[in-house]
Amino acid sequence: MPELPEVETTCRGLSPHLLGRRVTAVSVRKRQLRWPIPRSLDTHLTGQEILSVTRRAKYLLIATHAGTLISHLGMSGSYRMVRTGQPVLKHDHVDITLDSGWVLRYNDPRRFGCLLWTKSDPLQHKLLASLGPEPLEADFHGDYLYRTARGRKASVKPFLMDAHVVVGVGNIYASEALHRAGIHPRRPAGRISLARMQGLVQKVQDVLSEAITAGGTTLRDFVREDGQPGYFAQSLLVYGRAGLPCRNCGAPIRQETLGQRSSFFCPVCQR
DNA sequence: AGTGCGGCCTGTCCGC
DNA sequence: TGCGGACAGGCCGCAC
Repeated sequence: MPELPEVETTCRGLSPHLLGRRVTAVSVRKRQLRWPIPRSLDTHLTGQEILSVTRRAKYLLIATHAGTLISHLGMSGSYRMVRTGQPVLKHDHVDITLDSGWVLRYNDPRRFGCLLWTKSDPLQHKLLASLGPEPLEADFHGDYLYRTARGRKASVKPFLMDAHVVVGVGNIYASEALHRAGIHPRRPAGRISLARMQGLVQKVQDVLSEAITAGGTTLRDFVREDGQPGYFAQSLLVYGRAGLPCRNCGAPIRQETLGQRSSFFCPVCQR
């Protein structure tokens, strides 16, 4: 399931294939994703030159003079570059054909992803306008997280996963960062000291950076743009390890549902 | 304003 | 072996 490292990896991988290329055709086989793919995407993207490929939170932004394609991979979405005429596989919903003879192909079994089109500044789009800071940029720091948490009674894990607080920290990396920081996922966000928040920020940045370096986590069905799976999953310390010994202290890792998400933690190391 | 939950959707896994 | 059902998961949008 694509988290921020996967989207970053996708962005970096796609960029050299797309930059400066012109879109010669847009073919939509299945329009019904999280939201229907608007017809305006087909009509306005076709013929356009791709000016930039960037990421904001887990959204991929492909910009042209006419507007910007805003895409989210949801749970199971992936982009890959294929040659024109390559056989269409199950769940290959969209083809964006380029003048290079390559096709940017979107595949999404669970269809929680989206492809949207905006003519104006994508950062002002409803979905992007009120997002929190990027986790790996300078405005995400201990002071910020501490201040934002004042008065919050919610558990720190859902707090950390709230995109209005900080973007790009999904279920896997929230569990991992909290374990590294020694903070119990159920601890109220407003009851964590500044020093521990500073530690937490550092661990969030560590775990995300490491995952980006490794090329993104693959749990089930994420495939990088070149078709090679990422390999960060092997270094997860708690996620998916219910009942297995904590790699730090040996106590069995607990799995509990928190905010409708399964959470993994060590009851001894995390307080 | 903050919090919690329903719903979207399919592949995988488990038990019978 | 085949089948049904539970489960997972990002995140919007709604209700309180």
